[in-house]
Amino acid sequence: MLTHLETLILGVIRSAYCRAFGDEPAAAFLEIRPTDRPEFGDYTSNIAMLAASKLRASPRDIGGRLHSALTDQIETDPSHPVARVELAGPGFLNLFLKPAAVQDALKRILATSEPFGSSTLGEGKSIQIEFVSSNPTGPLTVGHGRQAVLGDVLATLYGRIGYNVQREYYFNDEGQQIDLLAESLWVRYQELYQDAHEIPENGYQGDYLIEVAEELKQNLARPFPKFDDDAKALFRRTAVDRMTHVIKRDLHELGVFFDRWFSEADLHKAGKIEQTLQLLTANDGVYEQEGAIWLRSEAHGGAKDSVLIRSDGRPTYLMVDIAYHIDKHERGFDYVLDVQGADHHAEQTCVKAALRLLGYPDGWLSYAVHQFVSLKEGGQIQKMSTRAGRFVTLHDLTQDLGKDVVRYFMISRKPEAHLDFDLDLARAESSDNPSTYIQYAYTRIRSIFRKTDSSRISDFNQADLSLLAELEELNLIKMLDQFPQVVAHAALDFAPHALAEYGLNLSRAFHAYYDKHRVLIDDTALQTARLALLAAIQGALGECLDILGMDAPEEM
RNA sequence: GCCCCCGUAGCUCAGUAGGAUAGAGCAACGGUUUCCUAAACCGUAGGCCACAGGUUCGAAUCCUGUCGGGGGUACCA
Repeated sequence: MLTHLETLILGVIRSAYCRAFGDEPAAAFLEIRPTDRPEFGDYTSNIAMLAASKLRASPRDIGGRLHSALTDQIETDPSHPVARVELAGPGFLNLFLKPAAVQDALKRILATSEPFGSSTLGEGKSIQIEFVSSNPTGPLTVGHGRQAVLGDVLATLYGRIGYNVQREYYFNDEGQQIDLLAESLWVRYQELYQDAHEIPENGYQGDYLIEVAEELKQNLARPFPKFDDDAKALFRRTAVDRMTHVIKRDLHELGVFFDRWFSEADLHKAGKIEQTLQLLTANDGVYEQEGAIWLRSEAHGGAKDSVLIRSDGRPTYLMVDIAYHIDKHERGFDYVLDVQGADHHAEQTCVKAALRLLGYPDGWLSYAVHQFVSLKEGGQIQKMSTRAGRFVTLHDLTQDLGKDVVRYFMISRKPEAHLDFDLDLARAESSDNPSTYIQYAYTRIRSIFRKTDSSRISDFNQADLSLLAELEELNLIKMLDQFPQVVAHAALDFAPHALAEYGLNLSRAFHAYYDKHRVLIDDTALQTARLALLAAIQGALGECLDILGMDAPEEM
């Protein structure tokens, strides 16, 4: 997605190319980028290098001809957006924009009624985003927290670029893991009656079940000497209800909500497993070996063939997962995005292989994969294990640091990199960390508007933006020009950290501007122009914070 | 063994179809407030972009290999 200024500059380059060579440039030649040095102008084009082999000329020669063609155009057209162009280095064309061209970009931003940064790239297509999907066997950990924030921010981002988004949580509320959970809870319960039993192998050791047991004791007030069918049903239901409740609370505290909670048990009840197996069989996707049924995964680009139906007749997780995705497809989503941890890699390739052999289009299902979170405290990395009861809960982390800090830390690194969450730093620097920094920039703007006569802020379309001639002002506008592109990139490339980065950079630029130039001044026209700029910055920062799920405080 | 991700300043990390002299934050050091919130700003210092080759006008970025970290390679979920 091109920004307004990029579109403008590319038009200029194309026009100069046509003039110089009497031919349209290849689309691949049309590439520009903002410069990182003022002496290189505002935007730079490398078209001379890219076109060298096709035109059979040296980049410097091509650049020279483009330079003179463009210079002609600039001199004959007083309204040309480019002030001047320089040929530099191996053949770069460095373009210096007229302030009016930059100011015009701000004018367009102020004139849009849509939330700033939004676009219609998605064309109203539907996308389902599934994330967290932790089974209700214990509280969420910090690892789940990263996925929760990642999925939630991606979902919001897709909404901003014009998709219809549904957030879904998939959970398993019956089966072997739940039986183990029920039995573990029963053991804890009996302990309250001095009736000692061992927590089953692979059971759940965490202390959190003791609390549940204590609650249960108050309601039931009698021991269950045997873990028989009645006890099993009771403890299973209690444990699942209680854990689901806890998970929803943990997510709620973090500001994460779902449109649908999808029960795996429903898939079984509806006969989806059998239907899916028939479908795969009919498409020659499975074979039998050693009494089990296997998926022909490798032949369709997946990891090595895996068991779908065990020799005892029970379906594997993969089998159910495939059925789940077929169900998603039947529900009519145009796209489906699963947010998952890196440990599911093999599984993902197998699901994709299954869908491929059923003839699903390749782009229908995407995975956003993230690496794990380590907590660092006192210089020590903590290894976590839910079953062994060694973990820091998301709940404790959120209570400790607050929603905004947790969300910012979780989202500020690219998903495919490991995240070292330094607890000491997050606490010690809490008054000075990036999330606060962005919020404070927003707050400063709000503060200025509170002090402003409201009649002056009613219509910025009347502001004389040509008064915004300071270097810092033009740079801020150029940054604002990029905002919709950043939002699109963050969504489509599964890179929400880019938005966090952008918010930080824009805040930095604003703070520096604030420090150097006053907004509330005697010069009414200039003040109005600056307020218009601030309104646009506030729009971008407010949207940044909103998408990241952070508060945009009026005061701090 | 094979597959996926990562390796950039002391620490945590950005670096956008390969672009000109590699950037932030934190930590360190030194400055800034009669003025819109100093939760801020300005400056100094800090680097063989893990290593070795290759591709080309040009590589942190692409390819190959090596080393290091994480994950996967279950009739677990």
